[in-house]
Amino acid sequence: MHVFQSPYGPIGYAWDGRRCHALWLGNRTGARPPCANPVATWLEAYFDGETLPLPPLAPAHTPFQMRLRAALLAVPLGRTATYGELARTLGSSPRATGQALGANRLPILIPCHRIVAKHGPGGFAFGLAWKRRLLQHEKDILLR
DNA sequence: GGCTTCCATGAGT
DNA sequence: ACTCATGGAAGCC
Repeated sequence: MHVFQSPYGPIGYAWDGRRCHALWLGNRTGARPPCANPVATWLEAYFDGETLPLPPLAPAHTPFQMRLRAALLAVPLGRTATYGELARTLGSSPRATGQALGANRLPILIPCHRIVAKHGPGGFAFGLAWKRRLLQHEKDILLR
């Protein structure tokens, strides 16, 4: 487990030397100091407003999660989609999609924060404050 | 228009 | 069986 100090607070992640298995927002015990690895490199670029190819990630657990990942990665930086839209492209239902998003172990890397409810912000596993900051950050990037 | 209910829905546990 | 990070319709003011 490692920690990356983002402008919005610490971000922890599990990097085993080959792949990233999980990433979480906020503090968590047992984390080691930062070290150089593809995840840290990617995060640093992201918060600088740059986009790099994704680091190697642990595979999704279910076929649906794999399709969900692909659909999420198709949403461009700074843009949002609704649960309903995403559900339609997946042939699923909005509610099931929301639950699957909450099970995403790799937030930011897999941009689940770009999915919002039709009339509101929707939810976010690590708190809406993070979601708002991430979306604002991406909006700022587009303006530069 | 802005509420408030109700319920179909599908993935995960 | 039960839980949802929803959406939509229907009813009401």
